[in-house]
Amino acid sequence: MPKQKKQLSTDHQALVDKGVVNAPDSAKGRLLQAAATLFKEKGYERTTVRDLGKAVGIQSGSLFHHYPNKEAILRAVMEETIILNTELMKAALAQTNKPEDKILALIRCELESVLGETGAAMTVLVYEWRSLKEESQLEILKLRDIYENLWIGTLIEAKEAGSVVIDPAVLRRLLTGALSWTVNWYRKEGDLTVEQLAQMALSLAIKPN
Amino acid sequence: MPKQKKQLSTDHQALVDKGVVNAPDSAKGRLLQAAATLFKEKGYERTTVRDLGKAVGIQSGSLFHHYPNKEAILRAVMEETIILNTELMKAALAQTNKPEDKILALIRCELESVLGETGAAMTVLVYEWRSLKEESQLEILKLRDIYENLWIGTLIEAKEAGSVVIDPAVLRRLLTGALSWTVNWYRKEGDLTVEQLAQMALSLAIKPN
Amino acid sequence: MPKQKKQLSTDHQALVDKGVVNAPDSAKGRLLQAAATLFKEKGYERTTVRDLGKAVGIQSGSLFHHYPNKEAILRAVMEETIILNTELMKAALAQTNKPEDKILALIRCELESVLGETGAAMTVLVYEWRSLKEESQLEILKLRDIYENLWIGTLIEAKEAGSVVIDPAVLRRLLTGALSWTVNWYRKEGDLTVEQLAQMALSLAIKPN
Amino acid sequence: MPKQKKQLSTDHQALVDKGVVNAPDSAKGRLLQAAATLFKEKGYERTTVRDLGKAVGIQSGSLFHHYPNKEAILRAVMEETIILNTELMKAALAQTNKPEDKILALIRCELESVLGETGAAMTVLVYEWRSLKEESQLEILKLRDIYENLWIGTLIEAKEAGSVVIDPAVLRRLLTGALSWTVNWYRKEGDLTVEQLAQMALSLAIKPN
DNA sequence: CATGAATGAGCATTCATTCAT
DNA sequence: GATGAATGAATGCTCATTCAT
Repeated sequence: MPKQKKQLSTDHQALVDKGVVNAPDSAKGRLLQAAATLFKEKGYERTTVRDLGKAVGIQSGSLFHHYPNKEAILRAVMEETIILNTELMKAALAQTNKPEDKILALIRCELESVLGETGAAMTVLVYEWRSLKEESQLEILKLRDIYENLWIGTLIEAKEAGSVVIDPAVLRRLLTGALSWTVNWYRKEGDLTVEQLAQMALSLAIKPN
Repeated sequence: MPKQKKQLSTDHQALVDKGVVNAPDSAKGRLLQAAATLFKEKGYERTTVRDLGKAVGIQSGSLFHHYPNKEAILRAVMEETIILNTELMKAALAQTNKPEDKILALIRCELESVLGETGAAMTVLVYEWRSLKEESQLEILKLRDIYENLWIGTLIEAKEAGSVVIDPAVLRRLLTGALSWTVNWYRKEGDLTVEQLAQMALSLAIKPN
Repeated sequence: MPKQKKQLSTDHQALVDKGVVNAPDSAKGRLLQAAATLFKEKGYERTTVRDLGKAVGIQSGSLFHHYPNKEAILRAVMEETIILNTELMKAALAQTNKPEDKILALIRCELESVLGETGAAMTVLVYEWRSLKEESQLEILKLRDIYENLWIGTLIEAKEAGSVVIDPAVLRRLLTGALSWTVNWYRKEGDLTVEQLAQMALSLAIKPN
Repeated sequence: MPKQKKQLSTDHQALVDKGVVNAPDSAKGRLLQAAATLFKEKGYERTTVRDLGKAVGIQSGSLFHHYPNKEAILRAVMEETIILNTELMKAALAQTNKPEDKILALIRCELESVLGETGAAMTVLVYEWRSLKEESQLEILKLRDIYENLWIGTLIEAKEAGSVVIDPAVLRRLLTGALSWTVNWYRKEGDLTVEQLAQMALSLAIKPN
């Protein structure tokens, strides 16, 4: 398959090259994409391994050559999306300077991750948490912490600069809820652009100077 | 049973008396409470009717004397909590006048519903939506609309009064996410009181005059 | 309930008076009638005690004040209908003399029992035999033998008189099948009267002199 | 498996080769045979899928790899037996000429189907009709019509030839009952051969010339 | 006698997982 | 790697029967 259907972002391609995440057009990559979509739509429990097999064109039994069990597929979906979005966020932060710009970049990134390509996987991350066994939860939590530290660091900077007034930890949590919930109501076809939405979210988070 | 274990709020008791919701110490009421807790902790799919039976001290088969099937239990959990919280919110609104006070009252109510007694049921309402069959979803949606109209009406008032600057519909949705997400991080035992949290949420929502 | 909806035949009333069968308008009688109808329509296994209760306007639990278990109801349906039809047949035989007339009387009686008032019960007798426990089967078999002896005796007479040519035992069995099967195709509303049908059946059974 | 346990008739084997019916020694074939036997002995409702599984040496859950549900097994039992017996009857008719011989051939075939290898399945066809859902009933009815038309056509011929005197439709129905009922009393071990029985049945049906 | 809540064993069906081919 | 038949434990639900009221 020499031709790629869709051009990956430079950062995404770099992660594929490093072997950190699966190429979206590889067998595993397509499985994870299909799993994310099905898990989002029907829920993890209601999605059968037969559903997963059918979605990628193999028998359900063959899935177990790629992943040892169904839960491992859920975990991989979550891991890959956190890793990818952490990297995308790092790249976005690297191109900004002022605290307010940084916060806007983070909001944009998070909205993009929730409402764009990785949206299904991000939704799964939020809604199917309980379906992971504890051990897997701890593993994901480590990755989540790296991601969250990018946020917290930025908000603390902004607090020191005076553009954030409330406790950064609380603010981050309120924003987490506000932004992740968009998956339940935001429609790309509507009047509101993601950029406008990002600006609105920013206006809640900071006190204009 | 002349003594009640726990004193219900006046509004709650009134709903029980009207037969709108089940008394929390009745057989059905205890079932719904247990169901909410289990559904929140393990998820609807992973909660078996045997789990439910055990939680209220009856055989699983006996559940079907009270509800025709498992989904009906989920639906009842959702319906009762919406109805109850709508009434509590109406009562709270009735005691305020200024738009800002009204918004604070709504935030308080919603936080209380998410973090207090009905917290488990509210979480179920958010996380188990997909497990309802479409027919039930429509039924709950009607109740949800009544609830949401209390919010939207108040935010529109506030916009006209100048204390809200962004589109009320978008603001409500951002707040919905921010407030419902608190269930995932807020701990009553911590330093932050619900009242403080409500104030912080209010500070995001409105522009101080 | 001083007025009877339907006048019973003299023979039927006599059996009621003797306490051999239940009066059709008594509580037990109505239950048996309803049971026969339901067992015929849905089958014994698919008929629940709740169905039976609803059909006579009581709770399913109350049935067990009248009969010790569901199977006893089935057995009573069968017993009463055999006893009743045996008596009706005896009465019919008593009014005939010639072997051919006797056979016609028996055919008429059997068709009437299958296609008339007791039709549901007779069908149950044929189709739900396996649902009886062995002990009950033996009990019914005794009653069945009395009934069958009326037939066999008459056919032997006819054989001796020359109007029947094949073995009476085999003939009776072929007739049993032919007549009981009518429940599956004969319609009172159609062109064929029961009397015509009886004549046709007779024409198969005997060799005209 | 180069050796067959039992030699199939040429006609039966031809149907297996065409894929119309399952080979009796295939997995599905053995299941259907076992199902017919159990359904006949205990009734469809009283036969559990565990019974069926045990009878063919697999777990009950594995049945659902072959048939989507229990009712489909019942339906397959009925369908296969009608198809098979229709073909056997066609073959028998093809070897006869005179109306009386044809009727005897039909009677022989039907007795053989009821009392021979497919006897259990034929009994199920008669006794478990109500356990099919309406849709399946209609499907079987189509097959039944093909079978019945062989009978009716032959009886009409015979009526025209003068050897049948009563209405062919009524005669067929009386014969259906008489012949299918044999399953309830005829024993191969007894004195009466199937051939003798067939001759007796023929003597009822026709008026000797 | 009647009620109706509760029982508890049993049912058909589902489904992640295994494994011989 | 892939297949697909088989497993076996678990699931939601049914239902005849019991029994305190």
